[in-house]
Amino acid sequence: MRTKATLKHISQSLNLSISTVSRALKNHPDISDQTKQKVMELASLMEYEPNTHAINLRTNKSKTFGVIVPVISNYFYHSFIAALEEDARRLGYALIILQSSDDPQIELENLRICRMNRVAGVFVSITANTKDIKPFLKLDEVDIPVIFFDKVPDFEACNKICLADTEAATMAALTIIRKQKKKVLAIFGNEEMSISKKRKQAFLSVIESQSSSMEVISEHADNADDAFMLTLKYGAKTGFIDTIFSMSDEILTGVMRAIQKLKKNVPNEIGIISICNNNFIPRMYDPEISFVETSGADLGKLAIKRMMDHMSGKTFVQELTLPSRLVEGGSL
Amino acid sequence: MRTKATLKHISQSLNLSISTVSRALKNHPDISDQTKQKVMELASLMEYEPNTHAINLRTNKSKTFGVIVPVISNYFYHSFIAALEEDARRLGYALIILQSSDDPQIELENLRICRMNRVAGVFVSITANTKDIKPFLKLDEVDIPVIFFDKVPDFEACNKICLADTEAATMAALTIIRKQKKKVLAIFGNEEMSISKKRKQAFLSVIESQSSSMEVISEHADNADDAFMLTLKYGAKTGFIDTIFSMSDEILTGVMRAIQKLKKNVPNEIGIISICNNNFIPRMYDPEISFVETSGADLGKLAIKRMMDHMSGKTFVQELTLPSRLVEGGSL
DNA sequence: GATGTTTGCGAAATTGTTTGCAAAAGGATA
DNA sequence: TATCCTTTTGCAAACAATTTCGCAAACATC
Repeated sequence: MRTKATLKHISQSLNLSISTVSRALKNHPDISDQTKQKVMELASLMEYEPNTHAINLRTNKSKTFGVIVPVISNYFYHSFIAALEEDARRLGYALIILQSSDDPQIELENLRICRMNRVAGVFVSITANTKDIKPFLKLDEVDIPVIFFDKVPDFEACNKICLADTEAATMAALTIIRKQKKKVLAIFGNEEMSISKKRKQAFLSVIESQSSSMEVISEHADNADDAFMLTLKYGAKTGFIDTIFSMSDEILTGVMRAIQKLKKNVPNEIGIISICNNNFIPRMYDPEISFVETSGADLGKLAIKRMMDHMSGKTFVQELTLPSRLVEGGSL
Repeated sequence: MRTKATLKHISQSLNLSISTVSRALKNHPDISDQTKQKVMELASLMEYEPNTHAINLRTNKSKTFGVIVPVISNYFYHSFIAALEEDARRLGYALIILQSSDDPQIELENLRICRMNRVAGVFVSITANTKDIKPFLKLDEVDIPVIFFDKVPDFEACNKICLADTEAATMAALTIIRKQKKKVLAIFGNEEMSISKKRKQAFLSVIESQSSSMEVISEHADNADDAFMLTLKYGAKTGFIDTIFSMSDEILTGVMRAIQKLKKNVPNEIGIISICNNNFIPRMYDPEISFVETSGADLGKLAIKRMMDHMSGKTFVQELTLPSRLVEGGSL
């Protein structure tokens, strides 16, 4: 194994001091042009590359962001991560990805990894069971900004980037009202999750206040299979429901499998509308599913923008919300 | 901002030398039990955490793997990454994720990031246009092992972890023959990609050698929309084809959208079989789609195992192949 | 000729951890 | 008391890059 070139090697070869070489490579005005040229030539010949570890040690910072998510394999998070990575690389940062597997213990361990690596900042979507957010706030104390996204803590004063849960559910409800539907099956996610609560609350209150004639059956599904069963149960009787609202991509997949099993015609026999991360799942069916978009990719871009703002001194805490938009597909 | 505790701080507080503190924390036999206890107590009190950058500089290694993929947002890669992350964390390694966006230039830049970070190893799936793999081999020279996975270079002597492309396509073909189908539309991916070539070659040669009565229409689709159009084209005429074979998840989504549009009954009017990454997409339809599994998650586990073997001295180069298996879903 | 300014560069400190070697301290034995 | 261990600890170098301080010498100004 050939060892990598260092400033020292270059300086010895040229009979210069290390500092001179360093400055020459940075085009520092202190150094004469001839010296600069000599140094640069030799550096590229020796394939010199600065040692990140040495720089990190010296500056006590690294050009790296930590990203902690419950799971990577989820259409929302991976599009978030992909968008984040693109912008981060453009800005000269790399991403360390850590999964908590929805386990607060592992989450804590991941925070430790971020601290030890002195990352420049952390993006985190907390687990469903994270109670104590003090460990997160502690990072701020050692000058590592923390941006919460998607699943954010309830009360504390911290930086949050959220989807417009209320707005998205409201949009979906209004669309259903506009289409003059009368009997809706609304399927929400796990009853404990705050995102389910928010969306349910918004959805139902819109229906209640804006439409007197509509009936809503509201149910919860923990996964696609639950949604499949619920759809079968209510959809089996002809004409019992005329619309299904799904709160997420995952629920939508269960609903649509049941719709196919029941051989229901969409949108004539039954209308479908969902809240989705992007057009990936909605475009897998015919007709394409109408949905309210809450984009993971857009959230990623918003998150890194907030991070850069924060690092450049705009340190005030705030909660940002990503607007959503309706994409009509023909299923309602 | 409170500064983080260092060995120096601890040593000064206790009137010991830095080296004594260092060794005490590592439970080195040289240090007396009382000293060890004193040190450990203070260390935990001061919330001491070793500085990764200093360790990295000292050892010229980091407990980090680099992962370079064309895109993250892809059902194959993100399940690969998720599996890799789980095992890596268990072994004390973090993951730096880099997307090449299928651009060889960015890929090169990402390699540079890996070198500069002196990662412990690199997992890479090359872009469709990567011609020159010398830069990858160069990493090996500076003692950074490189494991190619999924999209691997053709010829060179390097570590490769591949899906069993030939086997998977063969399995699918044999299944179709077993079901005594007569007229098959086979849709493969982009014509230039080696994975398409391999699967096509295997599929066709099995059909040719094992079945005299079967007719195959072979087509290429660059994306889901292409597959949608092809399926519409050939599926419109009743009874013209009795089976569709899809080479990938993405193609399958296009095929199924068309099937729904044509209101074809699966499997009675038309049979479907696909090669898929996991059961995610196949389970979105009813009946569930029969598929040959080429699991990204399993490939991730295999890749990290190979990496660890390589790092512990089993340095011989080899090509490993992940076996595939048939999952019957009811669509054929 | 004295003083100030600029140019070009080097020495040394800094960052936190590890480690080989030296050495001190203490006890036991001759 | 001298010698020899053993146990325990400290010194100093090494890792690579950056940065501060400041030295000289050249040059300009009065």
